Amino acid sequence: MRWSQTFIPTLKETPAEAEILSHRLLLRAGLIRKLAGGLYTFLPMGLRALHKVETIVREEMDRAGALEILMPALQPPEIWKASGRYETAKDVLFKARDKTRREWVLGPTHEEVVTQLVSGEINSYRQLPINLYHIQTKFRDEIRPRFGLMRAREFIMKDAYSFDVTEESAVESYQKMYEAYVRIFRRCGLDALPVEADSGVMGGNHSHEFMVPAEVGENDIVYNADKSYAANVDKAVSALKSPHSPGDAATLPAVERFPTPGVRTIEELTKPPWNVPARQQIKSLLYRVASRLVLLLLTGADRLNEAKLAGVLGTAEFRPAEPEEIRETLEADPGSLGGVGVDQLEIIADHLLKNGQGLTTGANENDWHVRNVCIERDIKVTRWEDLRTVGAGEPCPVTGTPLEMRPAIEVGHIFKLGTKYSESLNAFILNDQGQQQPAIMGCYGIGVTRTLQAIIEQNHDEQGIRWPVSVAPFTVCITALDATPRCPSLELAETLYRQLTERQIETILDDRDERPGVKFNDSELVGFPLRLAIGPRSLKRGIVEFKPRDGELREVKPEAVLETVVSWIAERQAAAI
RNA sequence: CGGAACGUAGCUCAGCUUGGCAGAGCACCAGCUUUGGGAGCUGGAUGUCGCAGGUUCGAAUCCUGUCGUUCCGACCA
Repeated sequence: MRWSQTFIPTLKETPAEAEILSHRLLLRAGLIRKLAGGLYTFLPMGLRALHKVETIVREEMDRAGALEILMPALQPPEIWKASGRYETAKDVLFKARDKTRREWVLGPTHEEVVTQLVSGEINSYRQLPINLYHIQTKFRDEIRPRFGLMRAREFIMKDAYSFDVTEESAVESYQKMYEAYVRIFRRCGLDALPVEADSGVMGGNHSHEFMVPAEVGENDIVYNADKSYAANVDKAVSALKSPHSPGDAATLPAVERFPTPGVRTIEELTKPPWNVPARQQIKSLLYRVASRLVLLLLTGADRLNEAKLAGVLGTAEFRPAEPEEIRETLEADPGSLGGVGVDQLEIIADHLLKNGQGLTTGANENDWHVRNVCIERDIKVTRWEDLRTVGAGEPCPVTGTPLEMRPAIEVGHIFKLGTKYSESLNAFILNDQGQQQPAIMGCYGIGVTRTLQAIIEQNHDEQGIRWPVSVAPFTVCITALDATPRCPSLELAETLYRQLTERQIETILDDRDERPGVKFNDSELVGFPLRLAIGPRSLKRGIVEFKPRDGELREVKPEAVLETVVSWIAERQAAAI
């Protein structure tokens, strides 16, 4: 490809709309342009890179035995009603009406469609296992699209769905996808970490997310030094144990009220004159769950993890109680709440409070707290659960070494789904006993467009993108510093361009009539892995400048360029796999 | 959906406080010059000041509404 013949609208200045680096580079390097919020056009360089990622995904899915199909984006609402997600996912569903006023759904994902397909076509255990995937545009009515391709209204996803007869075979299908994902992200030049994940509203009980550590990540992940334990913070646990042991309640001092004028926070109570450490306080949170109220207790040093709470309650339909609800129920304002003497509410307490004694908590009366609380004796705890968010530095549940926490971008997610969709959409099969049973499903997603942006987020410098060879729009950029027709520099550039192209090496020839500075800057901004610069100065010395985007400049004789490039690429590819 | 900021040339932005000719740099077009790190000179083209309404002799500027964009929270690939 000749630069003068393609379309690479690079920007010298940063577009005002882009906040994070990878988004700015996508725009500045001329890879994408925005149509509207969360909607982007891929320009030639962006599309080439996107296709590279898709190809890697496709090759690894095929290698793992998955079968590529293509399902419609436009879907009948009936299947969404059958699965129940017409209601539960209504906030993200885009809907459209045709000219007869009939309603359609723009698919945010394809469990319903694929399950319906299988229910009609697969009847016997002999036809299983099967794993069907496609790479296709998804639509989600995101409340807040942002960060370019990171969270878009329309994006490209690879989604795969496995169907098995037995639990063991379902685990095998899951494992194959796990391994395929590890290979995919490694080949994309991404440092992606598989972490244990919360399975969320999708249902199911076993899931991993593939996370790319990045400052701009929207998730927090927790892991130990050798990464033998890694989990999403919504799922993570630590080896931190309650410091208390069962005491003899009879010998402990009784609960005592004491005045705390103006104190509304855990923080204030840790200061003089009270000096109560946060761990010795009980944090009391009132939550509205459907029609009832639930009191949640944690130590004052802990943060409630709402994802864990959803698991504990079996629903994501909850919210903190309103101040009026709190006052009606506990007769005090937030900041003065406590569980002592509460017997009309369900009380769920975090494990770290187990056997707690000598604790301090709100008295359910403004400006008063109570101390000497012995939790088993003084509070009617209904259930003990894990409600807290793990903190950095706590001991790893596996190795006991300190845990680290970092933000990360979720590029892939694999679930064991179970039979939720096969039951609601009738994907029943006959097993080898001749009995009907629902297929056991798994689903496996990769945000292809998000992966592309994550690659940029992880591979850039002040000058621009540094594409890994595997996903670069072009591998080699030949920069002709003098592009006057038929001048020696351009002649040599043309020769090298022909040679490289004949060897199937993807090469772009910068033949524009631009000053050298413009060409150097553009090639670095767009980020081609290897640049060959030819100009009167190098020509006079009989060399070509060989400059890897992330390496030192070398001087190579024109006749040796082809072999040098070939072996450099081979080295890079070997290192990447 | 709640909170905040912003909307002026293709891009980045000034002008708005205190109402009075629509601006700069970059990009673009023509010519000359220049040619190893985003050149210089001369000339040129470029606007529904987001939109609608109001106040006013007069509105980019003040007021109201509305739409859009971005950021912070709840969702997720």
